[in-house]
Amino acid sequence: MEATAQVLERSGDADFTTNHIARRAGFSIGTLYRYFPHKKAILKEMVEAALRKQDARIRGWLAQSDGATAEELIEHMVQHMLEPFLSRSRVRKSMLMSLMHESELIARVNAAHLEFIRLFHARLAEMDPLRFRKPTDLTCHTLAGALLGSIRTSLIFNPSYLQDADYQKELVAMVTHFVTARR
Amino acid sequence: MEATAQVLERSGDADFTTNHIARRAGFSIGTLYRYFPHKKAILKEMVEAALRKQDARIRGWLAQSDGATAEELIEHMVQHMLEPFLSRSRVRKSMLMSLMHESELIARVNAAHLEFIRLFHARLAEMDPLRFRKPTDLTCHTLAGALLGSIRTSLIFNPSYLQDADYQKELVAMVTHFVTARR
Amino acid sequence: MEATAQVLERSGDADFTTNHIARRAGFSIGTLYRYFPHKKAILKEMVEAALRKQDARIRGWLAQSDGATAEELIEHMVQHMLEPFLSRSRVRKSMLMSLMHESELIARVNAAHLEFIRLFHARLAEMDPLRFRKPTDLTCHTLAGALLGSIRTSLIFNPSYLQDADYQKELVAMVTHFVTARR
Amino acid sequence: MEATAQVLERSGDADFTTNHIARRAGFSIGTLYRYFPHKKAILKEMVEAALRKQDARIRGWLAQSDGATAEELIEHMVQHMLEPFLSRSRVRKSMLMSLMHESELIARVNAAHLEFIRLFHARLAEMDPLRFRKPTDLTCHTLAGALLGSIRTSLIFNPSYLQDADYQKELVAMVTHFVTARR
DNA sequence: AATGAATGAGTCTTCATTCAT
DNA sequence: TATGAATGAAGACTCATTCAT
Repeated sequence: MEATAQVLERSGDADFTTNHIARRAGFSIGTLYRYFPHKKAILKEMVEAALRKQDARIRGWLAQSDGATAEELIEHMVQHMLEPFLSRSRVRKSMLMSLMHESELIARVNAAHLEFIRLFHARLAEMDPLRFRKPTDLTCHTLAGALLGSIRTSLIFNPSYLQDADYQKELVAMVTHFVTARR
Repeated sequence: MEATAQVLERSGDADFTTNHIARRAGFSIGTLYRYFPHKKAILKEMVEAALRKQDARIRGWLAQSDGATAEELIEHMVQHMLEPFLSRSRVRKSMLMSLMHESELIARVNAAHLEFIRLFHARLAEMDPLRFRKPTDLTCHTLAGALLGSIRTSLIFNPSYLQDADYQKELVAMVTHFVTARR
Repeated sequence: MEATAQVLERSGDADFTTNHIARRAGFSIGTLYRYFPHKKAILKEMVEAALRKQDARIRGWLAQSDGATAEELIEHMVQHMLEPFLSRSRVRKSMLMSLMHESELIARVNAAHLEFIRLFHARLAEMDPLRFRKPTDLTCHTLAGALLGSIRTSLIFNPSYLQDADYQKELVAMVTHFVTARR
Repeated sequence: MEATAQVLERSGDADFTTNHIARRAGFSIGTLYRYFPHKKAILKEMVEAALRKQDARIRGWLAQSDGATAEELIEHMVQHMLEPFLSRSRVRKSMLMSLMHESELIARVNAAHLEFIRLFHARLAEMDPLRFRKPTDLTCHTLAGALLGSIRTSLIFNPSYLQDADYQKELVAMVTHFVTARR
């Protein structure tokens, strides 16, 4: 896993071949296949690991955030969506690109993100039904697409933005706009 | 060009091979290489054609929209960003996926979209500097990422949304939020 | 086809690999795949070609053998079963061995041989129902297995037998015994 | 040995890999290689064991069959040739197929069978030189090929025949025909 | 003596690209 | 100018065999 990350980090998705991964990781191609049945499984495992981690963090925070204000909640939502991309951004970028071949995986990731958004949105709506609108498929889908879309674009073209406080404020404002009830 | 579109439309990313394209176009692979030096050049030409068209349309509208209100302007901005994806969505989806391998192309597309957004945003700021904020790199980048990101996600997972009035309203509201001056 | 035969003739079934076949045949691996979709298809085509040829010869002879005696008929049956193995016996031997991996092909060949035997046996039974017994599945199967089994064994261990008049007489006697009515 | 048989029985030729065999046998691949220098050696040992068993049985019977009639002798010859295929026919079939790659082994088996046939034939010729002809290389080779060929074909395509009394009668008749002196 | 992780040569197959006709 | 047969580098994956522990 770590080795694959390094391969993606160094060579990008162009050299994301089984032989390269193995060689760069310092073991043989045969060994790689002791641990992963397919090339796809390598990518899948990286994706699943990242999602598991993110999922744990998000649910963990939600569980112990009873006193949090809506503002804090939203800030954390953005924080949690950004977080996987803050470190190792080259790896994330390559994963993103490699993902495009595997529609199942890309769907998997999308579904996970959608679910994260849904959780947050529902939580806000519960907190203050007057201030926040009820989450719908359309709302969540649009928000998820916009939030992750912007993050993705930053990852690829302006990775430095991801750490930028102003950028994060823009995202927070956008999310706030999305979840706020229309008058 | 048309043949390539048909190949992408029918077989998707999978059969996007030079031989397939040539055969579908009714000429030989050799002839294909008289007109395009690379496979990549085919994709690039499709992308450029689409961007040229979109560019012409956007500049055309901007040029003759002197009397338009800000609301109309924003609605048109969303309309113009959506438009290339409304027809032949399978082709667009496949192009999107094929694009991911060609970072130059993806950068080209992104730059074009960024420029479109910048044009619109500048126009709005000119119209009513109090109501709309001044476009900055950060602003435009974030908006472009969010808008196109949501559209891309819809294209892939909910193509029907693209035609949905409520979805379009969400986008318009989002863009409005983005361009509006913070108090 | 001819090239494949040569590969089998020279290297035996050990080097029956796509790369070897192509290289030995003097063209590239890519060219090989222009003509055959699978490795298996190469073998299949060789087998089918051989069976087609044998089938044509057998049916041809049967069609114009109205005046023939039973003895002549039997001699010809043996002749026709032997004939594919008389020339290029190394190729035949390698084909036989390569065949073992492809149970479909081996079944195909067996079925064809069974059918040849059935045709002959039926013809004899028609000619002289008293002297010859009626062909049954069991009879034909046993005869086919014995006749081809002996030929195969000779091909592998005593190819010179195949041309030997005494050997052929043994086969003729065996076949005669099989088709003759039990008293 | 037993494990190998089980692997062949369950998975057939396809999973006949050293790792599979070792795992099924309950020890490690390394241990397997302590006992067998090659994969081929495993197959060879299975073959040799089967031949030893058959050899013992045949010589045993011959040694204590002084009072037997020619008919009994022939029947037993057929019985003894059939016997290894009556149980575990899937194993035998797989062995047969795996054997095809190892010309040495296949030659070994053939030689053994030839020798069995020679023994029997010689015994008959001794018993009644007028009724039975003298065994020659040609005779024995042809008979061995025919007998085993038919059995092999049955094993692969009609395993039920192997137990069928009529089928066995056919074989007995065939053998009788072969050994009987030509008038 | 037993283990099993590691090895890597070798297999089939794809597809962008070239070039003689 | 058009053709399409030919090319071959490169990729995913298998499995007999080795060797440090």
